[in-house]
Amino acid sequence: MNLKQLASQLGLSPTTVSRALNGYPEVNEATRERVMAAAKRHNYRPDSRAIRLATGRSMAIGHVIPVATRHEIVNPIFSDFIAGAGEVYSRSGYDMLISVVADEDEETAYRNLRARGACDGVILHAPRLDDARIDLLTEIGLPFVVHGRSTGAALPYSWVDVNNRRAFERATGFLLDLGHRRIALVNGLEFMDFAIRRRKGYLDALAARGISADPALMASDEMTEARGHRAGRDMLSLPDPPTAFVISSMISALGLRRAIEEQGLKLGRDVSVVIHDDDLSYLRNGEDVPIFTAARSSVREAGRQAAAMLLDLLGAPDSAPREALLEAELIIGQSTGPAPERK
Amino acid sequence: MNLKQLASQLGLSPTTVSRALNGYPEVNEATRERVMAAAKRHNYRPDSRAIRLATGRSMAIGHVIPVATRHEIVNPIFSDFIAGAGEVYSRSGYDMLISVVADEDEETAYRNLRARGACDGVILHAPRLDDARIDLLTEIGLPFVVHGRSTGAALPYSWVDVNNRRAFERATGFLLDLGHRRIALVNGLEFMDFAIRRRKGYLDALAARGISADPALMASDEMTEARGHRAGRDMLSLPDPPTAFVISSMISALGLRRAIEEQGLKLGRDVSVVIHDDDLSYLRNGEDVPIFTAARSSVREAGRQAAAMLLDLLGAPDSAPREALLEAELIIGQSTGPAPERK
DNA sequence: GAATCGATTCAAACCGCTTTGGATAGGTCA
DNA sequence: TGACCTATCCAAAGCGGTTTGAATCGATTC
Repeated sequence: MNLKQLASQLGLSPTTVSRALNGYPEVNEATRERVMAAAKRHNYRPDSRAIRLATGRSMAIGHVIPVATRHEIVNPIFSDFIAGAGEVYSRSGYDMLISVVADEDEETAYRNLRARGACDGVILHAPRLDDARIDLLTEIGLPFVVHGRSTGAALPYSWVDVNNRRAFERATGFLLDLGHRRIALVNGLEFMDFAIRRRKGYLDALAARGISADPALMASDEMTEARGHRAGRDMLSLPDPPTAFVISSMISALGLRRAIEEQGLKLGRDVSVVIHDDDLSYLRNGEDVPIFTAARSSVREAGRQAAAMLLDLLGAPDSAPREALLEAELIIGQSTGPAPERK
Repeated sequence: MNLKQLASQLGLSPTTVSRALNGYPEVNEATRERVMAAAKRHNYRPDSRAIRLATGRSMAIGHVIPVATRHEIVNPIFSDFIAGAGEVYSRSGYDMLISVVADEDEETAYRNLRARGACDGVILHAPRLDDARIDLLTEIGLPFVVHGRSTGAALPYSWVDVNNRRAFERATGFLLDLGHRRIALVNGLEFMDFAIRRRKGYLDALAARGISADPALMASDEMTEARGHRAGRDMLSLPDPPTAFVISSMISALGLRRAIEEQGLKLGRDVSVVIHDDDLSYLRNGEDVPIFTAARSSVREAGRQAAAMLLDLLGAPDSAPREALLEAELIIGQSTGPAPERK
């Protein structure tokens, strides 16, 4: 059932039916109701291909997911972010387009999306220091919102980000308050912008107490269970091991916990751990009582906000870039306690 | 730059240019090369909206992701499956469309995709016992491939699945060979088809040795860290606790490990654990040596195969349903060992 | 009673591509 | 030489909507 058929059924022109369905004012209320009823009866849904061509809009938002050709890792926060953003798109009649590409093809992917008119805008994921994609998207004129920020970017852009610096400053400060002095940082890869900010927060907190950072207590790696385990094992076997850790993800913290227990130490008593908790739906930090003390900020909510911001932006083409800074909350769990007595 | 402009630049008709670019035979080779060169020079990409309308195909595959309104959980295997399927789509010029909907709206979502002509086919995720979506998709004539199977489905359909029954039969058999007799099953929700099959494999293995299953050793729940922990804690505090576990996911196994260690027991010595390992990229089961002994089968590979199968099907409309059964391999890790001496 | 107006409705153009059904020209065959 | 191919190219008709510009008509105004 298409528009023409529906119109002739009703004895109306396609024009009028189209207008009735799209809420234009110049159509008689009685007619509109008749049209609406008929559309519902026949379960009519306008062909999105036709709408897209006619309006020149795609009613779709793109997400380019680069897959590193070497280690083939998919960002674990991806599914929750998508879930949040997807909710918003569905409500607004937008489709979500995912483009999985080898990471060296990312630029081409954006250019293609633009040239093909496949989507009206994109969300930029996992920004790095001085991220070249921001310039690219600006240049080709594809509207976008960044999930995160890019330190050093010359051009203004819209973003939604967690206050990573503050979160790690508070986490570190909390451990300092508990009397810890040997505090380790197990960070993500430090060409990622979020990791840079987290490191800064950690260093700021130490500096505020006049404690100098020990490079041996700072690791930067992929946030996997195995790498968390390795970092924990290595640091705990130092001559002067840390009594506390600040660690960038729930997943690597599971590895860290494994390392702690392998050493015969007890989490929360011998060694304290504060994690950054993205509140992933499939990896909750405990049910009622949190397992780990954490700086928590929902990735799904970030997805919602980024999506909503982008749709807003599309509605107001040449408005100024928008920004949203989310604060993480520090929640106390069972993985932290006062610093053990010095031996 | 659109087709008409490109054509007039070249002094050709849009017809010829279109045919040249799409590899039709009735165009002079010299002309074709001239067209190709010009297209490349101007970085011409045909507007996908126009192609879709003109051909009646969407060149897109849909994935409907239901989000349970209550617990808001996203399937953790989702991102890896998507990554695998997405690779295949990209290579074949297809787009991937993700539709995030409240689970009670799933049926409507499929009907909409069909009516709007938004995609040419869909992948059906997380099938259940006698899944109604199979009938729906068949009825509305939207081509699909199921990731998994649906016990009890009346109609034939195409699917890609892991041999879950066999995997769990082997896992259980392996533990029996090690002398374990009190073997627990920590399963996923048993209205999910995969969980039904895993349970059957577990029971088959026990039955083959004349061991009767103990209901107290069989749990069925969501596959989260917390639930894995709870199941482990409960069972280990039974008067006659299990000496081994077969458990449905890496994530819940992390919770189980936590429960084991809380009891002062050692994984692989006091308690053996075999997991089902979906080989998720962000949650690898160790690096070189597996942490857990596991039945491993890559979800990403399943994604690739399901996507390829669907594209095949679209190319051969009324062919018979296709099926692909993947075998999991049993890999030996550090979480299993001979049954401890009976006290 | 003619001109004007607001409320409705419609015919036709258009979005950018594909595809059908010729048209043209040069070569081949009897 | 005339009929018949073959190779190559093109005009025009869709695809299914939206949108522009105009038509219709009863009511209102002067």
